[in-house]
Amino acid sequence: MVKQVAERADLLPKLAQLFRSHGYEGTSLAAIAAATGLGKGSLYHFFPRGKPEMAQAVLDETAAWFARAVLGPLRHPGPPRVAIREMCRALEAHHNGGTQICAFALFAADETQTLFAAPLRTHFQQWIEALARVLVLAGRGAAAARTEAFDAVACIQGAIILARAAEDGRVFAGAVARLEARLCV
Amino acid sequence: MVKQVAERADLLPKLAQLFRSHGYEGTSLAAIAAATGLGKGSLYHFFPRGKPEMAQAVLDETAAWFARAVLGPLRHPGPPRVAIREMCRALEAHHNGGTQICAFALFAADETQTLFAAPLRTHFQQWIEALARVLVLAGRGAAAARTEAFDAVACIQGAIILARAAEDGRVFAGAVARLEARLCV
DNA sequence: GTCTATAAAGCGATAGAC
DNA sequence: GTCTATCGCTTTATAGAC
Repeated sequence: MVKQVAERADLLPKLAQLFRSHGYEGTSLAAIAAATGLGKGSLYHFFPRGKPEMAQAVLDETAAWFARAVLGPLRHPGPPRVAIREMCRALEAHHNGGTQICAFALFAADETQTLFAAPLRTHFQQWIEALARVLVLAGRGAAAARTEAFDAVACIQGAIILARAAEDGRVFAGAVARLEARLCV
Repeated sequence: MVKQVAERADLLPKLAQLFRSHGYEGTSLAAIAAATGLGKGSLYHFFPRGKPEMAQAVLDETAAWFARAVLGPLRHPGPPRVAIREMCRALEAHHNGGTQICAFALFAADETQTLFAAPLRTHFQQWIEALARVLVLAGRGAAAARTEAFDAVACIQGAIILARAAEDGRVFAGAVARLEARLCV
């Protein structure tokens, strides 16, 4: 067997894929070892506190990507429709055409929420607030912008659930397209 | 210790509560035994095929309740706004003010989906179709009714995720109220 | 119908060689 | 930095007494 030298950052995509597919409880260290090609000892070298630290690292990485790909455009001065379009394109990419939920939503869905309460709250709060600000720029009143932003984020999260239940990613694409049209009015 | 004589039906509420809180993988037989007060042997008496059968029974029970409380009103001839109101009240009750997701949505979110693909697909498909028919009665065109029904169900599912992430059930109540107003136009 | 005891496998985590 | 081996515990599931 070839001895591989890995970096912590290299492991994150595979960790994210596992946690997003099987959830926190459903992802075992054996599965992580198999997917990464590393032994458990190596995994504990990179993540001394074990599975909770691995999941936290996935959330951190996802949050960093999200700040770059979604929050950045939403906060950048410019036409609202451009910001909204960038958000929608980033979401389509991140959710693989509606087949894959994101770790934040999956962890929020069950009691895993209690383990990562603070980052979960922050993630969705920042998203809704940033989108609401864009909607204000697009002409909405403050209160209407807040509720419309909430409903938009909710609709995205729910569309992933529905696309997965239907085993048909096209319904997610349709939902994103309608959302983009609705927000850009 | 008192020897209790249980019925399978008595176990379902507690099973549902456990699966809805911890997910399929996160719910252990030990936790089920503790919550029901039964030994593992008794559990296998009621569910000879073990945990998968328990989860299936929860889905069956939930589907039966849903047919009664949501699909029934939606399919019953009568004013659309009444059907929609009954749906919304039933959802508020079932989701405990947005604090608890339903088993169908939770199982669809991760790879548990592969174990229960057929009932998950059927559940959301029936819901969307029944709601779309009501929206047609309320005056929408067929295509618009279909997409509006999809978005409504998605918004509900997503609102539960967001309410759990925010640890604030009021945002779910608000989402349901807006949904009801939107659908009743 | 319920229980206890237990099997066999898997779990997260650790130790220590290289 | 990676590995193998292993610990202690939990898991699902079964056996068999009552």
